[in-house]
Order: sequence, then C-alpha cells, then structure tokens
Amino acid sequence: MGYAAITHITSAIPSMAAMMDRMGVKMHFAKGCEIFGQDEDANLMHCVATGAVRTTRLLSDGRRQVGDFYFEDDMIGCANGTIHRFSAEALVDCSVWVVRRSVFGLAYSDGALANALLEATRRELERTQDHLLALGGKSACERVASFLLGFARDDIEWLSLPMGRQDMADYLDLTIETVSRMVRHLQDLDVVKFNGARAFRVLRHDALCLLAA
Amino acid sequence: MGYAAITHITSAIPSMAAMMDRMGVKMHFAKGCEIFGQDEDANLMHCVATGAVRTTRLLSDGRRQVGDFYFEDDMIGCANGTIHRFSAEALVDCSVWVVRRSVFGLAYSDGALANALLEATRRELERTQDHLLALGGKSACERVASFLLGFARDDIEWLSLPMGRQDMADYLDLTIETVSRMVRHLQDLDVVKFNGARAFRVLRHDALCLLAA
DNA sequence: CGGTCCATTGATGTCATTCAAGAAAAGTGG
DNA sequence: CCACTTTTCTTGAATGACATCAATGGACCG
Repeated sequence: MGYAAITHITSAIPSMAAMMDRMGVKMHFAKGCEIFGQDEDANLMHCVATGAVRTTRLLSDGRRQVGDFYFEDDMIGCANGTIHRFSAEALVDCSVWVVRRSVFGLAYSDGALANALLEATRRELERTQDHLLALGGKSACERVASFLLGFARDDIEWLSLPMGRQDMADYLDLTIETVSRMVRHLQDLDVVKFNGARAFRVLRHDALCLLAA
Repeated sequence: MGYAAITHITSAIPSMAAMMDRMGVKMHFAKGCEIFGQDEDANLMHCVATGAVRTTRLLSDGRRQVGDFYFEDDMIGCANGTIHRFSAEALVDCSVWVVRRSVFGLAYSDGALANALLEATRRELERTQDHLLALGGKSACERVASFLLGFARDDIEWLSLPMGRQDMADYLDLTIETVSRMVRHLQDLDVVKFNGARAFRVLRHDALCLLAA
C-alpha cells in the first residue's frame, strides 16, 4: 500500500525528480534510519524517491518538534543554509536522491534550476505558514481532523499512516493522549473508521472537512 | 525614537537595499495604510526603507493572524507567488521601496540577484519555523518575554513598540487580556518597566532571557 | 508464550480563555 | 486648552480545554 502525501511540495516542478536523478545518487534508508542530523553541515540536498520521511528538532528544554512529513518527490529541508536546522529520519524504508549542494550552486547560472529551488523553498514556506495557522487557530479536534484529511485522497480506500501517535502529537503540538481521544471522538461521530492505530478510512468526507474547518 | 527590529531578514545581503533603490520606486505610506491586500495579484515586491510594517491574514472563521513584523531593510512577503497570501499595513508612517516582480524575473540570469532572493526567502522560512516553535512549546509568559526580548538591543534606552496589544496577541496567538496580564507579571518581577502601553525598558536582561527560555 | 513497546482510557489539575467591568489613553470639536 | 467621545488597555472571576498522572489494554517480536 502506498502512502498518500499531505502535499507534494515540488509536484508542480516537473523536472525536479529528473534533475535529481541526473545529478544525484539514489540511496536507501531503512525504517528508522537517520538521513541527516540536526546541526550537521548541509553539504547535501535530498529528495524523496519512495517512502516517507519526517524532520525533527530537539529543543534545549527536551521537547521534540516534528517539522514536517515528506513523501514521494518532496525536497527535504530547503530551509537549510550551511547547517541543518532539523534532522531527517526514514519513517519507513525509503529511497532518497542525494545531490551535492555545490552542484546546485554551480547551476545558479542555469535559470531553470535556480527557479526550481526558489519555488521549492517558497512552497515550503507556504506550508510552514499554513502549519503555523493550524496550530494557532485550531482546536485539538480540528487539528487531528485536518491532519487525517490531508491523507484522504479518496474515501473508498483504506489508508495507512506511516507515523505513530507520538509523531502526530509532536507535529500537531498535542499530547499522544489528546490525539488518541480525538481519534476516538471522530470515530464516535462516524466520520472515520480506524482498524488498529495506523490504518483508517474516511466514512464521511464532507463531515471531516467541516470538522477540520 | 527608532524602532528596534526583531530581526533583519536581509541584513546579511548588503546589496538588497541598494538593488531596490536602483530598480524600484520609493513610496510613502501613512500609519494604518494598506501597502498591499490579501488575495491581490503580487505584481510588486516590497522592501521597508523606514518605519514598521505588519502582515496579516483574515481567516474564514473571522480570526486574524499576524504573520510578522517588518522593519528597515526587510523584504516583505517573499512567500508570495502570483497572489499575496497576506495583506501588509503600515504600523507607523513608512517609506517602502517598490519594484516590479518582472524586474526580478528578468534578472534571474543575474546569479547574484537570484541568490539574494533565494536567501531572503530562506531566511523568512527560518523565521517562520522559529515562530512555529515559539507558539508550539512556549507558555504565555515565555512568548511575551521573548517578544519583548526581540526588541531589546540595549538595556539602557527606552524602547517604543510600534504595534498595539491586539497585534501582539494575534502574533503570539494569545488574547489581549493574557498579553496584558503577562506584561504586568514581568513588571511585578522587576524584569521590565513600562511607561504607558507601548514604551518600555529592560531592567534585567539576563532574567528576561531566562523567562523567554 | 512472555516481554516490550505503543495506544487507549479515566481522574484530576493547570493554564489560558471568556465574559464583564472599569481605567487610561487617544482622538475630536468647541 | 478643555470637555467629550471613542478606542485601547487593564483587571477580576468563572469557565473550559488540554495536559498530566496513572493504569489498563493490545499489537508485535523474539
């Protein structure tokens, strides 16, 4: 079963995957493996070929923040300057295109590539702004609802979440207990149906949209 | 009295202001005026010459989100694609450089300019990520403390906040009542001293850092 | 089959919001 | 410059949402 992406950051840049394929190396990471680490030098750029990746950040107070989840064709960590501000880990077995940043640097004279990178960064910024908005204005129920909605491409198929409750909680800025309670609540409303903790399907798409508001 | 910037997004790009000055037009906006509107076409790019600007977003549920505050030399709204996702208003009387986006577009062959724009966007993304982090992990007191800390360049001078309590609240995702209470609390701790609602000075910088966690 | 990890559920507590009122500041017109 | 209005800010008390603490339940894996 494939994983439905929340959004495809670089989906409108048709050549990004092709560019990565031409310039970079495809590497494999087993589930749970670190793709790059927080505070490491950002010499490399990454693009998900298959699988699912999360970026996380450890804070001085011990808290953990999940930056985002990345799926097929998503560039990981456009925000990185000279060092990585997040670490990236494979949620499931992954293939990832890896290319030296210097290759991109050299290609700045190539307008198409510079444009593609700028566009990817701009989209990640938009995504982060929307995330900010969600944490700011939404209740726990609305956050969980819109999170699930992001996976609901069609209402018919069963979908599998590649991440656990702790990742969801750290992404939505909730506790795992609250996430669990909201999942139960949505099931009691007959809006979604879970089979175990990770597999679910949407029963009433319109109602879920309403609750995600 | 000048306004201390929270950060200067483009400060490490020495030529941005010069570029704007060369290519663009300097316009004046009186306090409260709209510089550009939400959902308008983003034909123009803006850079603050003098004054202070806020970006805001009106949500379907009636809530208002303050995206960020911009000061001297800051580019406004790098995230904008073809339409503005936020509106921008002058908090005080402002001069703003305005340049056609197409001028930047034509200049994509110029590596320096493309780089500068990418760098500006990257920095805005970093700032948004930090904002997200602050809203996620921090208590009301910590949020207000770190907000004030962002203005505290030196502990000696009195500083003037260009925005009101509602703007602070919408930026920090709190209510004006909570902001007010936290400001009082910080004063009771002899960490800051307010004179009216907008003028303040830092009494104990180290203590403020600690409270901002 | 037993152990470990992860998810669920319940009881209680805390912090920020909400509602309501009053005080201070800023704008307005004589 | 002063009275008046309007807006913004402050303060208090009660409510509510989510967190925390604690225990149970279930899935996966050797």
